[in-house]
Amino acid sequence: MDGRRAKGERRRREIIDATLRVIERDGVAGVTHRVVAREAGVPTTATTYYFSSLDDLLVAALTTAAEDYVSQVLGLAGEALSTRDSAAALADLLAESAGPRRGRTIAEYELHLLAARRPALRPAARRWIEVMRELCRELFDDEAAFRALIAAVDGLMVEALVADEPPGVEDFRPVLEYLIGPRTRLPGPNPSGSPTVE
Amino acid sequence: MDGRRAKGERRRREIIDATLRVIERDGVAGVTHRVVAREAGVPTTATTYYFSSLDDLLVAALTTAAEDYVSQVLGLAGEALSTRDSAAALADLLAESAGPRRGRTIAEYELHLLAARRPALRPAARRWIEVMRELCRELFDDEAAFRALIAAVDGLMVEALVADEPPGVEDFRPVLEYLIGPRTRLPGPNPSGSPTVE
DNA sequence: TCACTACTGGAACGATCGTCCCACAAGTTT
DNA sequence: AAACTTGTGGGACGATCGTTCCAGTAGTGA
Repeated sequence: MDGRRAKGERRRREIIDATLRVIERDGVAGVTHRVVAREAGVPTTATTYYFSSLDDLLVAALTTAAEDYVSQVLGLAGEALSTRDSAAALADLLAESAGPRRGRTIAEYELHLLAARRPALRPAARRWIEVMRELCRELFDDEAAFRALIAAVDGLMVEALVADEPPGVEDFRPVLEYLIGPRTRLPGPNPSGSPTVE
Repeated sequence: MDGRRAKGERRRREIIDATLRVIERDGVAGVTHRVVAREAGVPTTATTYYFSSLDDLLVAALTTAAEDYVSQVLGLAGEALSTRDSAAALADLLAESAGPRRGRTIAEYELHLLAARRPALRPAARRWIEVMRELCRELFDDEAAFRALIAAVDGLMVEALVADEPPGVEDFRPVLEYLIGPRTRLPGPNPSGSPTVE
């Protein structure tokens, strides 16, 4: 075990965390070596030492953010989705993302858009969609049904971020109930391809 | 009629168009006075003459882009939606946005995210949602139903932009048919809040 | 014709950028 | 202890940034 490497890994992680705070505050555009270094309390050269280029730093930071979010959703929402009403749990998650965690949410969607331009970020960007699929798959018998739900969740968030006032649970819930249905599990085969209730 | 003003307005519009091309190519981060001026074929000071700051230029460019898109959607899609199968028409629109118009679509979603940080952009960002509402409202009797559709359209686009290969019409169509129903107009009152067919 | 306004475009300012260089400290291995 | 690897951090390079200044051109109204 090398004490130097351990300390290095710690510092590397601190730089990534600082980068995420900068993105939350100023957006991806605000990420520079100097700003990140100041935020992390390390000399400017530390960021270039651990990340060969600014692009590498961005990829690392946003990949980490995606992983953090995924594990959080898996922990919290996964539990909530299985024990509570699904639509209500999802509405809570959305309201939380649009309200208290708004800055972080904006940062995460900037990841999505950055991934559209930089292939290196795409696996990380897609991963949260896959996680949502895992979370929601068992709620649906129909492929189109949960693709619609997942897409709608993203769309509702994008919509919420440009609202003057962050929407609340009550704004999300009707749409989610419409997509999921008031009951946790939807009935079986549905030849028409449309959701039904009861 | 002042020939100078007319020429000025023309040049102003050329600068905006050049800005949009730069955004398509390099993203919002790539927009600088010098780059835009070079793209437009005007001296650097022209961009500062017509737009007091770089921020003003961004607001003007992205507002214009939103308006252009809105009028295009109103013209093309409005016609298609009324004369053809709605789901198919929307699927075409999405495939077009994710494929040939991919760069422009990315630019438009960067507008959305920028609007999350800058209130000046929010009206322009919200306008396209309102237009979609106008386009889709008559297809639905239920508020939640078309809110779900509009959100899903956004979500499908965000998802499509991080895919390695642009999805085609056949990828979008099942989801849209699920949300709209195979027929253009849905049946009347629907107490359960879920869409039904026939 | 002449003051006036709208527009043009070159030059330059200070600031900040990404990145490199290199001397040095700290920790590990032999 | 000596030789090494790994991490540290100050300083500086050239480039580019947003923005300002200002002399000059062209079109307009009196």
